[in-house]
Amino acid sequence: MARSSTRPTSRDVAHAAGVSQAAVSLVLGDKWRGRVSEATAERVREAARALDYRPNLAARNLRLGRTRTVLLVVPALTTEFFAGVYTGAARVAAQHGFGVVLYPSPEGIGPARDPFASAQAALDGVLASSMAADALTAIRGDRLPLVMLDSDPTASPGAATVNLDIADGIRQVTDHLLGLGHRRILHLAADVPSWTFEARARELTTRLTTTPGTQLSTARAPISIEGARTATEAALTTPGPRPTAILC
DNA sequence: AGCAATTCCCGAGCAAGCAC
DNA sequence: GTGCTTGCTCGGGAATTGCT
Repeated sequence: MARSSTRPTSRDVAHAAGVSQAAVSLVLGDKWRGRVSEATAERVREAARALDYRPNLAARNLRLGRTRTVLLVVPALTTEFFAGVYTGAARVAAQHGFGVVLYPSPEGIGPARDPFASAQAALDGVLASSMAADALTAIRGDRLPLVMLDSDPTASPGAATVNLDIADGIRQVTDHLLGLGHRRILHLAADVPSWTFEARARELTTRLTTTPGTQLSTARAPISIEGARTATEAALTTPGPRPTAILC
């Protein structure tokens, strides 16, 4: 081996197998069929096993100009929702040979700083949950592909968007409540300027104001049990007819 | 001595080309 | 045509060279 003090490289594997470094690259990259014999390929694999060879990712990234890494930007880690987003993203990414780096932006939903010296050099793409597209300018630049989850599709030019079917969800919820006879409904809304929350409130207002005899009130609270309890108590102790249903 | 410019190096992948 | 090698490439930092 050329440098016994460092981990083996593809050249070391090549030397051990009696082939060129290029042959090692072809075999271990599974691109050898038709260019390398089965016997030689097996010799290369055996040498790699014997040396406990693992590719140097830094060198691979340097050569290819790709890192097979995407950044998932979320505004906070305090909500379980984002844990689910990360788990799903990581699972699908792994199926495609990509890794996901989670970045809870210290700025919340505001303009996110680049967590690397140059994210464009370190990443192949950006996923963002519950952020605005223009808050990602510093990270994304004009080059990195961007997929937005839970974000206004009309304000994300050049980005793909994945959103919940909010209108249908609200339709099902309101149909259910109205079907049970409820007419005074309290919307316990998150005090966060998120596209999803705003779309939900808008859709709720639209549906209930077009249903005669209904009354919709809104209480805003931070996303926390304590905050929700305080806001709910305040709403329920307000003079006047109490709501018979709470939607949160 | 101090600075700028140039060369080398790292590891892996790929196109082109060689030997049979 | 098959099986394989050669030579080049990538970005950034270290080392070397050249010049004032």
